[in-house]
Amino acid sequence: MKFQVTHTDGAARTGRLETAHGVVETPIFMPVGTVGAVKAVAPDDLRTLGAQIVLGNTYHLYLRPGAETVASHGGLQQFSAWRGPMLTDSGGFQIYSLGRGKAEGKLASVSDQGALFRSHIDGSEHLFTPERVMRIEQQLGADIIMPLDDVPPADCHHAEASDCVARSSRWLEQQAAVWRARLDADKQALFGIIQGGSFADLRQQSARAAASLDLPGYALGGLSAGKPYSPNLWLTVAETCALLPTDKPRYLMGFGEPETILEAFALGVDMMDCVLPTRLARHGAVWRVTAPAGRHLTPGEWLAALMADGGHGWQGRRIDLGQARYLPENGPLMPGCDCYTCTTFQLGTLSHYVRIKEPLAMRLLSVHNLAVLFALERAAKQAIVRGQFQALLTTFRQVWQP
RNA sequence: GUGGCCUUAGUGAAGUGGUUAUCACGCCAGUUUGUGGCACUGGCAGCACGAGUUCAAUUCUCGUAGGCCACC
Repeated sequence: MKFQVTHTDGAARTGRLETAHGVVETPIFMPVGTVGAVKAVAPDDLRTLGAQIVLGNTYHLYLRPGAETVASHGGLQQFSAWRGPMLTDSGGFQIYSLGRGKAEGKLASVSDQGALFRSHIDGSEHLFTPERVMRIEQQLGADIIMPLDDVPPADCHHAEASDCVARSSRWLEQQAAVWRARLDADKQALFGIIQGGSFADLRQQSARAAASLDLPGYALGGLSAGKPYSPNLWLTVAETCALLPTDKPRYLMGFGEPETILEAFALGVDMMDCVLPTRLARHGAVWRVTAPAGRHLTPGEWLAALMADGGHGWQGRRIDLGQARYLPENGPLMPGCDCYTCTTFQLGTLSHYVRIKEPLAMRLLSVHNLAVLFALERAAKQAIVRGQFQALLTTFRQVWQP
């Protein structure tokens, strides 16, 4: 894998990431396809939307259908029919989501040896050691692989965060050694993950240890687990980015709301992922940015128009399409959006689909939410190239209601 | 016309002589962030009407209205 920064604008930057399955123009948002499919969204939809790279999850794919099965289908890219660049998460997040983050019914526990999972499918036990995770991810065949790390809740205390840093660093060293010993290491880029919660000293310690391994890329982990929006989240992100090499891609794990991708890009983050656009969509919620009444927009024009207006009279927020109030609406969900959903269906129809739990609603709303993020992503790239990123960020902050 | 059964939230149901009448859908508000596959948490809203028995009736009795079934 190769990466080079192509333009910078303040801390924000554009870049070019060459993987075994294609080129990725950063900064990017990556849709999450945990089990080998972005839930409710077909690969054709993703291509039409302009997605560049898709995530998969080692833990889930290992349990079903099994890494060997995926390998026998020609790897995750072929298996999922996406065929473009892919990244697999390691299962480290599941130490949090199935274990640490739960008060009862824990399905994961951690020791220095690795993570012990109890399958949520049949209750069987599975030990994920650093070495084993590397082998599974090799079989899955993604272009970028994440190491097993120990993820604490974002609001954990210093002592717990410190333990997680120590363990994650040790595991990362072991995994880097396994990865480096491979003949095909250049086909799968191993990223290092920085832990440390919101503690500057721990983040620094974690970043130093990871950077010393000279890996192809680095990720900021543990910031989306549990209570994500601490007041100094962006300070933590900025400080951590500053600790990382400038010539390697930076991946902020687990964030992806419209305003958060711009905030992160502004600080020098190159890659992000999040389940929210697709999860919210499956539950009937969409992101929508709307012009003042009477402002006519053609499909694909909304961001240009927003900037031209300086944001005056515009408004952006999340809405719940299941509400009865949307049934009479006969215009598009979001005027100015060029996604399939907005150019094809009336808002009232979409509301009806959500209300009757028509499966099609999951696809249509997922497509729209992803379209909003990708529109912002493209606008960000363009603004960075032109040296106008700050204006984009400032304007969007004005109109977006978190 | 006669007999039987029924009427509880907007809808469909459960239940009880005694604090705050249960459930589902509905409506409203919220949560979700490296996905435990279509979720979760709150709030709103009700005993058909009238009379009687009783310390106390949504619950028991009678009547009225409406509904369902059977028979003539």
